Amino acid sequence: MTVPEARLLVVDDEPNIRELLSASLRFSGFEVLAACDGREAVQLAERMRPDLVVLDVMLPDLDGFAVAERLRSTGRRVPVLFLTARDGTDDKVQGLGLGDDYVTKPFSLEEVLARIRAVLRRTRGDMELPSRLQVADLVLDEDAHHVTRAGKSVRLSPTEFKLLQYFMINAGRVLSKAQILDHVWNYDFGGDAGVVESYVSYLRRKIDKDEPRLIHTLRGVGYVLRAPRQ
Amino acid sequence: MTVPEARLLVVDDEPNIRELLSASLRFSGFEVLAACDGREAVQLAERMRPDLVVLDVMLPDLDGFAVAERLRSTGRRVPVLFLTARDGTDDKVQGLGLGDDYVTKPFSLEEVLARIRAVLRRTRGDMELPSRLQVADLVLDEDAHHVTRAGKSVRLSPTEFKLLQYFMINAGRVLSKAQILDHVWNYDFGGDAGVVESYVSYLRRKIDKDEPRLIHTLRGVGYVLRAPRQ
DNA sequence: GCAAACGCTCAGGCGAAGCTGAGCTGAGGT
DNA sequence: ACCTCAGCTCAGCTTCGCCTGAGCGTTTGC
Repeated sequence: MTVPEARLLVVDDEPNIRELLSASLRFSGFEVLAACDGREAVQLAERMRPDLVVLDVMLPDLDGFAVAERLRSTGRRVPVLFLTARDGTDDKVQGLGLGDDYVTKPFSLEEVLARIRAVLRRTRGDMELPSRLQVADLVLDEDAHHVTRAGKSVRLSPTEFKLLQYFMINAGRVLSKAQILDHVWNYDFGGDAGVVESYVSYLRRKIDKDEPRLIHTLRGVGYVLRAPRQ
Repeated sequence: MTVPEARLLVVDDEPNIRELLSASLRFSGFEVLAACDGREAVQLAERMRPDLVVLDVMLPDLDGFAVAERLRSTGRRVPVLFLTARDGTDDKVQGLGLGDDYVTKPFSLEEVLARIRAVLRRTRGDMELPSRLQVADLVLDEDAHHVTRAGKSVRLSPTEFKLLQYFMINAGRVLSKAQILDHVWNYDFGGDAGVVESYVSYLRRKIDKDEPRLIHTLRGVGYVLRAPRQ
């Protein structure tokens, strides 16, 4: 899970989102710099040479695309992950260069993390970031967006997929419902933890109906995905 | 158990809780500052630069989230451990960045201490705060919420887990039933020490049924967890 | 040696936590 | 316009953990 030596630059003017992203990316093992406007972003990028820039398209001074433009003109090409509003503006996300990608707000942390991993895999050919996650006979391919259990292909809805992905990345670690809500659901989701129970139930039906059981409930604590111990 | 050079700021308007927390955190080796409202908290935090803030969400002047907001906007990011009521308000504790966490009132001291250790481990990458506790062949992993005795996995309920955790952190030290009640049970628990006997009994059945015995009764004094001497 | 205090264990009631089927809603496709 | 499907909520039912109290054993003090 830890990704050594990947330096990211996060650019967003809303402090909440900037801090949410920075903190959770740091926790995932990245080195993170943050900027709150376009000018600062360009300056920081030139000095620090990040491996990837997470860039809000709505900034107070420069348009996000303008920032991307300047980043590209500095010679070394930096891949960009755009953050866009869903309100139709996302049509404008064209001129994505090779290696660029975008995520619409409001996003979930897992969504952003998955895109970052994907971009880094493509641009660095980084084999330390496998696209294939495996626990026992359960296999999830992040690039192909495809899941098999015991060799048999399984169809999952987007939310089910993100939930399973989060479980597999944190295999063996206990995850509370609150944690799951924070990572898998969009940051503005107001509902309660009941929805997590529902989706765990769906997942179990689809991928965990026969032995060995992989998703375990720790009552009063949370859930954990792991191969059975002895 | 001692955590050198970690400075905490405790913010709560109820003097009882503020003093309970301050005293027990100091005893656990932290340097503790206390504030009783949001204004004071922000001021103190700016001057003293704590490593972590324990923050009640219900404050007379500012909402706890507003305080967290201001703390974050002062540049250096301080991790926050929120204290929330269980009355449904706890759904609101979202948009936690990693490095933040929350505990619902009424809490137990062990719960708060465990969360503080977990947050400091994450944010400082502090290896002096191991997540693995070990006494003889008994191993407890705080992150995985998992216990083994002689290599064999053991299933514990949340209360059993907290009790064992308290024993292991204080391995070799005699703990009275009153102490155990104060640390492992919620601060508003009205019951008597009989419940401690029950849970020690459960623990023994699950992790101490064969030699060498680790949990010892000191009649009229309390209990102690320790490996047999030489 | 006897009584009182202390400790251990078990059974059972109670309430909380978790599971899952049913159903509503809205988006997207036919 | 209709159908399908994903997301979410809700309510009932089940399971499980928590605590209490009683009965019994063990130790201590008189």
